[in-house]
Amino acid sequence: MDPNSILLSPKPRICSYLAEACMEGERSSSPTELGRDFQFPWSQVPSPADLDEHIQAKRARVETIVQGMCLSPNPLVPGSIQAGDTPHCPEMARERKRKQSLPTQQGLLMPAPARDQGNRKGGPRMREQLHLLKQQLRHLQEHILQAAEPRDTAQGLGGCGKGKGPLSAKQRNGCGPFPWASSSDHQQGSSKDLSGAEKHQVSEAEYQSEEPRFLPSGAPASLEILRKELTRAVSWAVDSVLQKVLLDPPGRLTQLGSQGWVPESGSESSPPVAETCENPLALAALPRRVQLQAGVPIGNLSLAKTLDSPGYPISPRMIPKPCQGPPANCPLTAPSHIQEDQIRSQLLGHRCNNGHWSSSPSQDSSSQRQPSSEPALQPWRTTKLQPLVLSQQQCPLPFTSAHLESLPLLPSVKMEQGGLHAVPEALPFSSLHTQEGLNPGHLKKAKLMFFFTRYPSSNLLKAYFPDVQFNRCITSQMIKWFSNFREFYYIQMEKFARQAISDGVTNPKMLVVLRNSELFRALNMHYNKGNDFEVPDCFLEIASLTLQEFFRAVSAGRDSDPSWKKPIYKIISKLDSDIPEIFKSSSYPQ
DNA sequence: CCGTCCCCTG
DNA sequence: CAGGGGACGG
Repeated sequence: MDPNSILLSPKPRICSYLAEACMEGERSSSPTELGRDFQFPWSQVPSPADLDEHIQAKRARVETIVQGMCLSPNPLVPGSIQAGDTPHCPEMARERKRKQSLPTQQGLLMPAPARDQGNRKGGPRMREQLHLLKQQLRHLQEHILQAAEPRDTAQGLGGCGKGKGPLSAKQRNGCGPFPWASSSDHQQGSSKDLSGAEKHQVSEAEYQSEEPRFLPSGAPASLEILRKELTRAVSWAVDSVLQKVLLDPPGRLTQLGSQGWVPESGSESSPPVAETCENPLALAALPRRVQLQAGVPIGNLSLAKTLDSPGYPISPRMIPKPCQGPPANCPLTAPSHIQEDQIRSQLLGHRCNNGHWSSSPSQDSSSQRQPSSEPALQPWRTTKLQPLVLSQQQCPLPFTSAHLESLPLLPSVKMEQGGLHAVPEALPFSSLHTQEGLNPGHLKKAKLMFFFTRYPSSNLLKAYFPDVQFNRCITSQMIKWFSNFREFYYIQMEKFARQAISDGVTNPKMLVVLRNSELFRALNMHYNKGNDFEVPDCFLEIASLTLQEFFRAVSAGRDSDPSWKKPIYKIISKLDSDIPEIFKSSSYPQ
């Protein structure tokens, strides 16, 4: 198989993952960074002349890194697996009564079954990809080791080959409850991840090692960080290949087709349908699959122009190149510049589509179709205010500048922006890419995710917060967030349902949450304060249904039962939607 | 008994 | 939004 075919895969396949990669590339490719004469370790076999003094210092560290990487049974972040790695967590006191069964799995951010499944699906093709990847890895290691010392080469290669297995699970998607639901659009074209991520990661390692004077020589903490960076780069590479191979369109479609899922689940082939909205009451009876896909707006507009907007500066150099100057037999040889541009334009063209900021026909029509299809519908508590949504025609940047400022930078961003000066100082004190705690950005993201899922599982959260190093404390904190979100949500629902009753409404079908309604405003204010995210239609549908359920329960006097809300919770809990793939980016919604 | 969720409180 | 107590299902 020609590996290049992946890179050159037909345009429609390139979407969110490439968008992610693009954003990664942007983050990692600040002009200052790329302005340096950086080269990949494998891009040039070091000549003896290169091995001068400053390399000597570097070589020792790199060697240690590679050794550590190869010898470590779990290449993941060191110390990430210990159950008690959050001593400051207040919940630990309560934790003592719980069984310590989870920690062993903490390192694997992906359920084992999913990986197994992937292996089966991949077949020979995946194996080949893995093989090629190993080759690439070997080249990298060889060059590093050549620059350092040749003695541990054999050992290192063996160890590293095994180590990447578990790692690959981390970044991969497919954890969702309906992995087959995503259109091929969402699954393809991650090839850029490879180069982008590697460039990104490796360059960091390079810079770190180029500033040895700030590092205590041989400081274990620093070396751990460096090792982690290298490991991550490798894992990203593996992930990219796995993703491409596992989600191979023909194979997948065939398989799905035999299961009969294609027509309903393919968001690409079947645009969001409005029918499910016409009778909100019918939602509960519909299969979850159908409702959700129907509700999730899939932007189809090509808004490529937004890509050139100032907020996302993209220079040709910033586009991740699959393997820059690799050995001749590198399996992922860089495409020509033409191909690169092609990919880039595709990337850009899709950038808006999954963010829900773009103008979407289904959404524009949704707020109007309901009244027309059922004139009796009463947008509950409509106010004179126009919908709070931004003027969608302009396809604004995902977040306003004000919002960008308010969001704390994720660690990885901090590191890159900090450049050479900040990095050495920060190294010993913080883990840089896996967040130990949750920051306001995570909270913001969680709130947006609430529009799609009210009852996320811990596995789902892990899949959508790849930059968070989950432990029981973090997990329960995030679960608690959603519990709080629900609390507010249900309180609002009950409030407005009672208000409707007192206003004389008798038909629950008249209660529909529209974008210009008071209820929507309240919800939007809570979960989407900056109003920089376009609330998906599916959420409005769920909200309408919830409102109606509360209305009926109160109308029927069921609220005298102390647990009268429980049945409602049960219904709503089954209506979680699939979260857009873009949310899996650790940098999202930045 | 454990984990989860709800509810109340600050 | 976090803490903590209580109820509930497996």
